[in-house]
Amino acid sequence: MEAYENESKKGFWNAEEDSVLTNYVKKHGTGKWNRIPKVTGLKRSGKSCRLRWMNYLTPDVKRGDFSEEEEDLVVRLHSLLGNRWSLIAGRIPGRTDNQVKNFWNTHLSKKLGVDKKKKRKACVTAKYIPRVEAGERDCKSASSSKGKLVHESWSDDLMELGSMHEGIMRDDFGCTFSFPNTVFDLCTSPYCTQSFHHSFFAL
DNA sequence: AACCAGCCCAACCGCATGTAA
DNA sequence: CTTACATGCGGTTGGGCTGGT
Repeated sequence: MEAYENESKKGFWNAEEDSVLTNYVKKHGTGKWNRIPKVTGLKRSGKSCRLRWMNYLTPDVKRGDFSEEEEDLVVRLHSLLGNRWSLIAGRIPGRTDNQVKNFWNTHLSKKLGVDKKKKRKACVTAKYIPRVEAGERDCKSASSSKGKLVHESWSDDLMELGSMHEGIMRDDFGCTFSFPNTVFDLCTSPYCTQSFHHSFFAL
C-alpha cells in the first residue's frame, strides 16, 4: 500500500482519471477507497479518490452558485451548528461540505463580518451536537477515546439543547425547528440568524 | 499588452473517530 | 483490551482566473 501512496499523483484530476474512478464506483460502490489504486491502477491515494467522488463526481452534486434559499439555510445552520460543514451540507440537498465551507469562507463570512479568530471556538462547541442528536444525555462525560480533553468549550447552551430532546422550536419569524432533527424545517427568511439564535437559546 | 493583487475553489494535510482483527 | 487500518472531517494551501492599473 505504501508503494501506492508514494507514487500517488497530486493536483487536479483529469477526465481519464474521473472516468476510471466513476467506473469503479459504478461497479463496486463507495467505500474501500484504498482498494481503488490497487484495482484500477489509478495513481491516487484512497483519500484523494474519496474526496474526488464526494465533492465532484457524485451524480446528485449541484454545481454553480448558491441560491438565496441555500444561502439563508447555510447562515441559519451555521448559527446553530458552527463549522460543522458536513452536518450543514447534509441538510442542503446537492451541496457538499467542501462547497458549503468554501461558500462560507469566501462569501458569507465577509458578508456577515464574521471574525475568523472566533471560528475555532464555535467549531469545538458544535462537536457535541451529534452526540446530543444521538440522545446521549450525559455528554459532558463523553471524552475522546485518546483521553484528550475535547470539550473545553462545552457550554450550558449545549446542555440546554440536549435537554430539549425532541422539542420543537419556533422563532420570531415563524421558523420551526425540531430536535433531534432528521429534518430541520427551516422556513427561509432573510438573515434572521441572530434573532433565531437568541430566541432559540432563550426558550 | 503586461503586470499585479485579490479572489475562488479543488484538492491536500493532519487529526479524530470508527471498526475489524 | 489493544492495535492497526480505514474513513470522515475541518482547516489550509496554491493554481488559475479576473479585474484593475
